[in-house]
Amino acid sequence: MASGDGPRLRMAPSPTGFLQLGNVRTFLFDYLYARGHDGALVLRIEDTDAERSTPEAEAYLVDALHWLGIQWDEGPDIGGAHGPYRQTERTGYREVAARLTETGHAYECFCTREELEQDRRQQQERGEAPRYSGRCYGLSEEQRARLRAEGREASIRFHVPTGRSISWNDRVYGHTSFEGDALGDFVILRPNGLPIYNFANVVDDHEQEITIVVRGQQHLSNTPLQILLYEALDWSIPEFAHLPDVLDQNRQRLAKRRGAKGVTEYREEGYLPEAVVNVLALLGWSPPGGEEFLSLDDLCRQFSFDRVQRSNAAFDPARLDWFNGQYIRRMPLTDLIVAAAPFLQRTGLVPTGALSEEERARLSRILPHVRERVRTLAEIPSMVEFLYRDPSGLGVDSFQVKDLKRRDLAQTSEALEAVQDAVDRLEEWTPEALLAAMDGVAVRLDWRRGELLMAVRIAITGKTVTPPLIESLEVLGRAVTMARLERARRALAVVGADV
RNA sequence: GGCGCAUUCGUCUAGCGGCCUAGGACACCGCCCUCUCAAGGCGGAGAUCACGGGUUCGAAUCCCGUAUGCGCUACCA
Repeated sequence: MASGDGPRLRMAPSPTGFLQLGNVRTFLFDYLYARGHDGALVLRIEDTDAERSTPEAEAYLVDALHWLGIQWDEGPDIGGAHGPYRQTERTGYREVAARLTETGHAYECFCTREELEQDRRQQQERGEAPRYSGRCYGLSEEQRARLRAEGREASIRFHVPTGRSISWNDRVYGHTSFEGDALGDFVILRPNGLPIYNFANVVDDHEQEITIVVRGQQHLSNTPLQILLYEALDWSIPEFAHLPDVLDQNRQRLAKRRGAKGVTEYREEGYLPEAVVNVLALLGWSPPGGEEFLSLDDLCRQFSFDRVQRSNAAFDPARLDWFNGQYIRRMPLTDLIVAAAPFLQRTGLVPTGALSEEERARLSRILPHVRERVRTLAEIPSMVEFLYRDPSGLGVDSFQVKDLKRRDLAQTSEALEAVQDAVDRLEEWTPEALLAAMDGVAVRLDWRRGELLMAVRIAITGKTVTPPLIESLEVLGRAVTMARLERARRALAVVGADV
């Protein structure tokens, strides 16, 4: 996608080892716009929080984003012409701040935290808006020297010009403006030389030639500060696209501490990236044509910021479930086999490593029946378990189910024996032959087909919910079927004895 | 407190002055199909478009106010 004069967007996560859906949506929109407009996408790691920033956390991010299908043109993992791609590796904030000081846009501030805190309290008591008093603005050279001599350290504070309003045309929210007077001078550089977020962000975005800044709406009120910085530095101002929040079902912002799941958890639980992407894209955005199923390519073609909703949206897990089921049903069988394999291996049904030809063949016969009945890949193992294991704990109680309430143990045992007989004589092991045999037994014993199949279902699988029984038997094979029928009959013969 | 943003069925949304007695999807309920469970088909319930004023022949759509929710108001990001 890389190109010369297209838009440049960036994803700027902090590597916390967790990636929640709200951030994913932001990055998705970044990706969609860049892709759809022949632009470039940059991954920039905001790793200033050294505590939580680890190489593992960064690898996690890269992995999670790739899983979703989001690719970028420049980043810490692949390099690029606008590095560095980790905030901690960038130097030069100090120089930029010095430039602002020289041009009179910023000044040294010697106030201590205690002083600032006290100012704030007093302002609040007086019912005023808490903002910097301006105490250090306009300090003379001598005053500064004296404060330094006292051992005080200076942070650099940006001076907000009075009496003007700052406005911009937000790609999502439209014309937006703030009164500068309400802002108050803000710190851009700590005494230790490390930049404050708003400042670092402006420098980074400028250095990386970002042309559209996409971020959460909590940054709406940071925007005027940043615009002021761009202006003072005489840098071109990027466009801004602010996104509404993604809420949980309690209408709270998605947060890990409130139990929100990270993307990789969805992967673990058997959700497909296509479904996650589809659902997230539809959360706060809708296509002009109203389609509901959209691939990443479709989304790239159709996405635009002017169709992004301006109000917050609650993420509905049930909707993801539905979409995921749809995608499981639509994906090519060979892909489904590959996607299901890790789940089958994790539950010990299938050996790890590459699937054998035999395994592949077996799955391609049963999965068409299973895919109609699951919503996540994680539900597949229990649906096919009968192919790999004899039912455990089969006993008389196993047959005490609603669908067999008209039948006692003797009848059930008799029916199973009849089925055993009929099925044993089958020349061909086909669905047609199996069904005919079952129906023959049912008629002879005066059982309804449903009743008989339920008895056999329990005998063979130990469960009351399975893929269609006839097809299941077909895949299971004659030998195992016969063995399990015999086994079930013995379990019924000896009262109270479990197999 | 100040500033900013938002407000259509439980949820996600369509709607950009008349086509709206507000459409779709998920969830929910019922029926059909059916060897279980699903899937699928059909149908139902569900929003006086937050509220109050305007503007207009006509407003969910434009304007003002109120309420509610959310965000920011840090030497956090």
